[in-house]
Amino acid sequence: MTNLKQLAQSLGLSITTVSRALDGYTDVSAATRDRVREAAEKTGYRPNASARRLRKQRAELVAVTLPSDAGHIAPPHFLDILSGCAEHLAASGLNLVIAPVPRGESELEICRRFVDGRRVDAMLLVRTKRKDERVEFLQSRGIPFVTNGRTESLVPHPFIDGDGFAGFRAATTRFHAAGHRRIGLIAGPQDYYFAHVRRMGWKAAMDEAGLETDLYAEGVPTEQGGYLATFELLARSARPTALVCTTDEMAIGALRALREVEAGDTISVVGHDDLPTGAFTSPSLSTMRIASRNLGASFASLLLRAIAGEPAEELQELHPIEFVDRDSHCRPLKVP
Amino acid sequence: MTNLKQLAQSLGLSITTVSRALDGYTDVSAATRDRVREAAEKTGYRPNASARRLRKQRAELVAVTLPSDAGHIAPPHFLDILSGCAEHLAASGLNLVIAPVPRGESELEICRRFVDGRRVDAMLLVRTKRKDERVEFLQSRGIPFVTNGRTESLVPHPFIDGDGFAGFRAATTRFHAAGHRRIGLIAGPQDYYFAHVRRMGWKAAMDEAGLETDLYAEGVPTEQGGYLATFELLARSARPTALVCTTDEMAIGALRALREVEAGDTISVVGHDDLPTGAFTSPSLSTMRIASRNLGASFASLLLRAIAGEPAEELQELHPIEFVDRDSHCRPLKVP
DNA sequence: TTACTGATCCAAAACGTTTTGGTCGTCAAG
DNA sequence: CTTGACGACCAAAACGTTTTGGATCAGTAA
Repeated sequence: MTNLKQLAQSLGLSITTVSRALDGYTDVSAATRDRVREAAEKTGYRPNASARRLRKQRAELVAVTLPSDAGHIAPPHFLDILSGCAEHLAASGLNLVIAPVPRGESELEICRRFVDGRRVDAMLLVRTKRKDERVEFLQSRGIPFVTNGRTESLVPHPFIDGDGFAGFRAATTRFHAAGHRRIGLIAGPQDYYFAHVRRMGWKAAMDEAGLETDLYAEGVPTEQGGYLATFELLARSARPTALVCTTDEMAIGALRALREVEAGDTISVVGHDDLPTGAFTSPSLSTMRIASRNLGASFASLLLRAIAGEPAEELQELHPIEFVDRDSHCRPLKVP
Repeated sequence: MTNLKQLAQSLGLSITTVSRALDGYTDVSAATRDRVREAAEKTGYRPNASARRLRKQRAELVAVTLPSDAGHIAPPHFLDILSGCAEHLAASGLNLVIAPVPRGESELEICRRFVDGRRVDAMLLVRTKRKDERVEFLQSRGIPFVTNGRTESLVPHPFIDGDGFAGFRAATTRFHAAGHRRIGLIAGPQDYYFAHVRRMGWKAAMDEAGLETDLYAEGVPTEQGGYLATFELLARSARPTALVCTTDEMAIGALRALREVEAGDTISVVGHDDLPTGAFTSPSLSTMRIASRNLGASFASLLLRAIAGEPAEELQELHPIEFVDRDSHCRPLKVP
């Protein structure tokens, strides 16, 4: 309602002085500063955001593009991450806008709209692909951005990722140590970096153990995808005795499939993500997760540092993966 | 990069004409219009969002406040709704910003920050309480808003809600018709409108059937809350034979609890929300849901109409609830 | 010729900040 | 008394649009 002009007029001061008083500059006397601040408080003055943004040439906004292709829009815990990120950005005066991709449009067009209209100061990209055109575009434009997940881009960019390779290798090795020899992988689409790198982790462990890597099935990263992929593996002549699943959702689909076949309850399962629901499935789902609390805050921090101009090399976080052991990973290994 | 001034200069036209040509006014000739548009296309001109917002006195933004109190931040399918909403808002040039509530701050302060800084044209409120201070504030300020869920506010406001009363009454009546006499309610916190109204639906059906309404337990609306509340009911002298649960997450917690007690598998369960995971639990979860596809688009539409100034009375949508029958609602009713 | 119309175009104002580049005293040092 | 420094304040520019209120000119009617 009130603007700087009115506030200044009511105080008998210039706009300049009022503005600088509120911003705490030293060239206004303590007395006037307090008087101005009190008046601002009383009238509930808030600077007009659009005006400040125009003047300061900053949008005070960060956009996150939401994929809407396969299955659910994003893992269920994703909103929590976004929320944490938005909360920390807000502390620096930035707001987070969500940018879903309308059908018929590409994620690239969205990026372009936000970047070229100078609507954002930075972008957050999720569900990166191994070769990601959004990354290339933003790099060419020189817009700060952070990705959730790595890419195979030759020029480095800021990212946060879990060490899926190490996680899946360890999970597979663990199954091997427990006596399993036929360890299957329920994989996600291989053009996604996370799905690919987790597969590579599984493959490395299998190679090291001298085991065949033929127990492999791919599906969309949803319950349904895991369900179907599991049936695919169960149809093989030599069934798996353990399943490593790329996501918890796929693992929940796998558990469902295993309940529907004979002796399915003898097959071990492990997922990835630690969805809250996993603790309440039957059997409760053993899984793994990024060993980092408040990932959202990390994203916010990296975004702010990227905006501040820190080089990409210093803005890369690869977090270790930790196991969450429940029941599904150690089901009775029946010897035939 | 390019702005109107540069574009105008390169064309030998005034800023005014270029601006009006791009906006399709009739007072620029077709020839210049095309010439301008072509040049704009070629240089990739996009109007500076901040400048337009300042001039037009519209923020071109809508904020949604994200609660972060009990359990998860919001139901897992919530991001899909937001995404749909954002997508349709974007078609009208509006972006959706998410506004989580930092600890130590109230949702009211968030609203105030966005509204008084003229950062948004409208707000979207979720998880309404029966008496909701955010609603009162926005009404007093005259800012357009839409709520997800009703309130007990005396002055009408735009909302979208499911008819939880009818849904829970029908679900309870259905259990009664199937022979159940001890039908329990796993309830959510009663200061939330949705939790309260669902309870009232259950109570109405119980009253109509002449049954006692003592099989009632309350908890936070999460798996854990449902899990604990179920044990509370199981400890009663007369156990329930059926459980109506306020949310699917609570129902999933209930199923888990039932698996852990003797004859727990004889107790029927129904939830609400139709979470994707419900189809993959054991037993698969019978539930109900708002019989409306693309709720997000409805929110967007109502927001736009609220901004356009339509009266609140015309912006209220109460959607019917439909059942999603799977396995958990018709478990063997063993007669003692 | 004069007055009016319609088709094009444009200069300048406005939106509400922040920042630049001052001014005007007062006071201490020279 | 002069000079310089400093404290306190302010006018005006700038950010990039959109919109207001014309201006200019050709053609047409009187």
